[in-house]
Amino acid sequence: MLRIAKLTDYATGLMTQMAHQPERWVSAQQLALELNLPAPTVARLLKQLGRAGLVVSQRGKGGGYGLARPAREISVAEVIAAIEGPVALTECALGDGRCSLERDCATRANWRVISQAVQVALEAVSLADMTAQRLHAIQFSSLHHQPRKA
Amino acid sequence: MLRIAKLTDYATGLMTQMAHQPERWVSAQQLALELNLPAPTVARLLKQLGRAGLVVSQRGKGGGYGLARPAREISVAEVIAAIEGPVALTECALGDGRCSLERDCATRANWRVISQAVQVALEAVSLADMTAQRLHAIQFSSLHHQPRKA
DNA sequence: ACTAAACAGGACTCATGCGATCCTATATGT
DNA sequence: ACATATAGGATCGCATGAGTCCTGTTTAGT
Repeated sequence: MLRIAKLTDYATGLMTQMAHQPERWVSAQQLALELNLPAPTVARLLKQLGRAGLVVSQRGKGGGYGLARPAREISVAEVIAAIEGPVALTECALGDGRCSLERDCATRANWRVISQAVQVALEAVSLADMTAQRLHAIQFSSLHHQPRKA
Repeated sequence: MLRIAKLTDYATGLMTQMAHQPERWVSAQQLALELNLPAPTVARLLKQLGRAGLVVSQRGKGGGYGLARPAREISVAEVIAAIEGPVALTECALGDGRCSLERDCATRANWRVISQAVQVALEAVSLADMTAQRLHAIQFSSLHHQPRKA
């Protein structure tokens, strides 16, 4: 179905929830309660998001997590990348070369272009947009149109 | 990584390969040889593509498969949908209601918008584009801008 | 100083679903 | 009639996603 992993869905939920709350620190347990998600899983996700630099943490009593940047400056694409790695619709779009049909790899190049288009679509949506409740249609006006004239 | 299933990748390979060959009928085994893929898997995929109406088949000696429509009129999105079902980045984007975080489902609505954007990006690429070898950047000029003013 | 709260990191288990195969039935050209 | 194809379904194994747990480390408050 071309779907993101459930954990990634959770992660965007966590990020969106934090974007709602301006309070500096929210504990993992608190977020788990608010979103009705298993606490250990939430903890694990927040650690991953921390390593990716999307959230900052404060240890000890009264500590917790918070967005590392304003919600406006964090895209859905970044959250997905933090949990699942870079967007690459096909395996060989990464360029590992572990592709069984090396034969005609104009196909590979084309997949890379398609992946990038999807990436751009996901970059166009910020956490602030997710909280805004009124996301109509994605504006592609902000596309990084770089039609390299090879 | 937000990737399509390997079988879907195979399927687009098969379709692209058929787009290359103008001959009316190509057997499943022939395609398996050409793309270096396991024959039973290729057979299964072609059956699925047939049920989806993307390829037509001819039984018996000298039979095989062929594109149901000109390559120009078959999009990558259709091939993906034939194998994986409709594009829906998150589970609840389908609207099944089996979503554990029903709470704040402005999020759900937003995911649906994002999914549609991805869908549009995939619809913009045809099999003919895949064979054309020179897919630069995807043009979003053909967007179905329908900002429903709810 | 001591204790409780909270994050950090990793190992481990379990289930889902993808990927691959096989078998039988049906159609068609020689 | 026979060889060559597809049609459809059932089955099987395994990779990976998803969830849990354990052990450390840091910090605030008393």
